[in-house]
Amino acid sequence: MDEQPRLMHSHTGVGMAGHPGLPQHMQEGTGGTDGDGRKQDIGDILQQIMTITDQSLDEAQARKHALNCHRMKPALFNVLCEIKEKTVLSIRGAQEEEPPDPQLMRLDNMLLAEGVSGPEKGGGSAAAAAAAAASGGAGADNSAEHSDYRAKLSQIRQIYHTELEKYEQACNEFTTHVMNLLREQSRTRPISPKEIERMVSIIHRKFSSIQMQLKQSTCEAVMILRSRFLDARRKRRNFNKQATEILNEYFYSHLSNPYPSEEAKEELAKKCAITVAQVSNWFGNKRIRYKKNIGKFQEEANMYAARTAVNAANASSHGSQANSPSTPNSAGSAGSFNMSNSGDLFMSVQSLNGDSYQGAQVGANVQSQANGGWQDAPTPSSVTSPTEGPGSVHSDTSN
DNA sequence: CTAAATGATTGAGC
DNA sequence: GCTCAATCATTTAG
Repeated sequence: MDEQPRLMHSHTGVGMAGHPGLPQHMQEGTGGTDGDGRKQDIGDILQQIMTITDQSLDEAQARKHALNCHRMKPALFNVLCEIKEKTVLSIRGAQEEEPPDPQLMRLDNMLLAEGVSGPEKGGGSAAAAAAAAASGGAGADNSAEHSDYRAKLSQIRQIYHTELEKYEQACNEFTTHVMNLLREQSRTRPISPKEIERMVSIIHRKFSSIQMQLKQSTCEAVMILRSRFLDARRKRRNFNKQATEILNEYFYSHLSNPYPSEEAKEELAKKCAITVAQVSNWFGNKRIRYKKNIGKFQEEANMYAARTAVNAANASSHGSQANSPSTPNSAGSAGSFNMSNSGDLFMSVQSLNGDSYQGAQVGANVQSQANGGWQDAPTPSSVTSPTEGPGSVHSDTSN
């Protein structure tokens, strides 16, 4: 009995001498009746433990309780813990501390950069701005697209956070559950805190791999959204009416030389809330399409010419020399261009008055009198036969 | 749904 | 680097 306190307390002392992992009294083979009794006792206990699984639940429960209360239990338990710890440690040595997964880091970085995992608002708009910058857009015109993009992004973001929260909650729940289970079991089987810790880390690893999948699919969704957003921008979206009017006004009031200077392009771009490149595209398309089928555009030309004429008339009648915003050159110094501009106007207004003209004919008039050839080299015959140029030219609408 | 309209892209010429 | 010409891809009108 006098040994009992020593055994119960000295966890470290147990098994230090002689055979490791076995309490001293189990190694004292020389003991007398007392030693034999203890051996028998231990054998008995082990026997009970070994057979506990064969018993009914109630029986086992009772047995468990009895064993728990047994005086030898703490000592045995310590021994088992010690053995267990060694094996656990060896297991643990096998699995090294994993470094932070580079792929996970990449995903995290991307989610942060896209504003999905970052702070609430700033990230999203930053990403949108980045997307806008990447696409080289003017930013002002595609606010609708931006809001669309942002809405979708925040949708993704919301799903991501909901899922993440769910996973975290599930992880915590599961961890707590397992820990409780292990703690509960640690009363009957040797489970060291380290082992619990290890189990927790295993659970966390499992859940973080699930999280990684979530992050990955979120990243994919963002990529798809982004590419679609950028694609949509790159593809096409009709300019609004106002922008088209501004461009048309400039075009038809400069019919003789519809080549806006860089500054003019910039101004038009600003007015239409589009990019300079888009202005260039528009003029490129317009010139070519106008030239290909002047007749078709005649009505439009007359309309804009009339409008510009009215504007000019109003401006002059008011005495104020307010130049029409769409015709910055009209009051300028380039004499010849001014002359030709007036020619455009004059002819167009004329054709407007004589509305019974066939469009093509009027077009021919405008074209021929207003130097519609534009750039000298190409399309030499288009001036004289405005309906369809030389016979070789195929249909203008490429569908 | 189809055809026309239209913005963007591409390649050649200068 | 700009423009033209052809073409693509999408939107819009009927």
